[in-house]
Amino acid sequence: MGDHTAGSIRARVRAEMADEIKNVARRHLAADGANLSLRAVARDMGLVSSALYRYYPSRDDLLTALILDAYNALGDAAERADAAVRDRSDFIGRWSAVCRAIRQWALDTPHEYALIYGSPVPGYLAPVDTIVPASRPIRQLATIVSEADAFAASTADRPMTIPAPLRSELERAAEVVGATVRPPAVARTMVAWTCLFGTISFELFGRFDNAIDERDAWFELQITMMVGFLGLTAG
Amino acid sequence: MGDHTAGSIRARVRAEMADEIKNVARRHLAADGANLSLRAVARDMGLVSSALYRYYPSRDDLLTALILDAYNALGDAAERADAAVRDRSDFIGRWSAVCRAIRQWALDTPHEYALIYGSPVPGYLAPVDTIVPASRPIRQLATIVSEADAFAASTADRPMTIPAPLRSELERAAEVVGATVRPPAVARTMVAWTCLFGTISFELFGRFDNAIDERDAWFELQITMMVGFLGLTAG
DNA sequence: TGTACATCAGTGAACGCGCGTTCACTGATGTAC
DNA sequence: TGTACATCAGTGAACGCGCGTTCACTGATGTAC
Repeated sequence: MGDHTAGSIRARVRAEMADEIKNVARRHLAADGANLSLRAVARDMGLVSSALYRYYPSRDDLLTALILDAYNALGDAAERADAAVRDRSDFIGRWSAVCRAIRQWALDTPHEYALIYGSPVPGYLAPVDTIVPASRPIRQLATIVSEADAFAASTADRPMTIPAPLRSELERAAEVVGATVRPPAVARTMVAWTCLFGTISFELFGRFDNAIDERDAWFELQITMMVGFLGLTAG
Repeated sequence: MGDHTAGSIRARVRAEMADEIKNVARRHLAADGANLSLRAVARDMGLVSSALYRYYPSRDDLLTALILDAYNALGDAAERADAAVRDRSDFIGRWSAVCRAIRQWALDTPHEYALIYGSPVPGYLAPVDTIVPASRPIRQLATIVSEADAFAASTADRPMTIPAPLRSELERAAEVVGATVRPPAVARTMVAWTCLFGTISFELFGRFDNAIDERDAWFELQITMMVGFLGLTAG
């Protein structure tokens, strides 16, 4: 290769190495939860532990990289699922697709899910640049409800008694997420969101064990109930 | 004291010591999450670490004791809250009281909540005798819906399309929990339960930070929405 | 094209720390005669 | 009531392990003239 690409070769190898470290670290998350050990990762890669410091200045930085990746992977999955629904006014279909995609991502990569939605890692403080990626799933859900309301294809916005301070917080939250929707619809969307992540956590963390084996059927039923709760229509 | 109580004095001191160990361990949970360190607990008590082995055969046994206590404390809180409602046919009041009690317990002892409802502790397997205590809150909620249905004070039982295998699982779940309620009501109760713990987890694990500061008002609103979802009445 | 130099990935030893668990022991407290 | 013995809480040292991070280093790869 020519001189002008020489630097970028080194840079590419470096980037691949940084990625590979994350991949191995992800496998370790699966085994040990969030007690991620740099030394174990290095061992698995046939490296000496101090070599990792060429790529990540500390364990927390590696954790942050994994958390960011996880948020973005989940956000991508949610957005892709919505975008794949041809009929944009099929709000039930869009809502369901996003819910299924989020659950599927969680089932496929349970330890990354636990990393971002499980109990906080003791001593670890999430940096500010996780805030935006972290909001992508709720943003996607809110968008759907917002569009449904604009099409009068939802009853989520029907009046509700909400104390003034909370009402204005809900209004602000809708703005932040870019949804044009009034407080009652924000409230219902948040309940549905809570419910979605509640049920996924329960499923993953074993709370349905010895009770519900029909996990897929249960999830579909729950979607149906939430769609009813939001009053979405299929357009 | 007389001879006949001598043995029981030793036994009592022993029991108090075992309790004190749990208390100190609970304080440590607050600082380090589920990474509970026996040595740190012993240090805090002015003991040598091996002394703890007089009381708990291993770290996992101590964890189990803490988990059992947490489940039972939460179960007690839920049952007490329900029992304190004078008008037994005020099903909205009873449901709300139980929800509030559960949340309050979680806010008061967030690390015990995380211990039982957070991500599973890696390498720790909950023994079977946690199953019954763990089911006490949902049991209490199911009882209320069940009684409300018996009084025709709920619409949770209105028909719903449920695939046969899931339907029979829901029937069995209701039996296990001692509730006499048909699958649609079981399904709605489970959704409300999911939602309750979902929102508490979100609140505790920081998912509402920079979005909802009016936590109490939000929780009350959520109760109202869930009561509507279950179609409970105030009798 | 060939040589001198700079960059930088990876090494290996070390620091200082913490952990769960075991084991032979000391010494106080309770028990039996 | 007084003595001999058993119980058992707590000690202290040790085993063997793992961890994150630092630092001076080697040696290969790329860069500049």
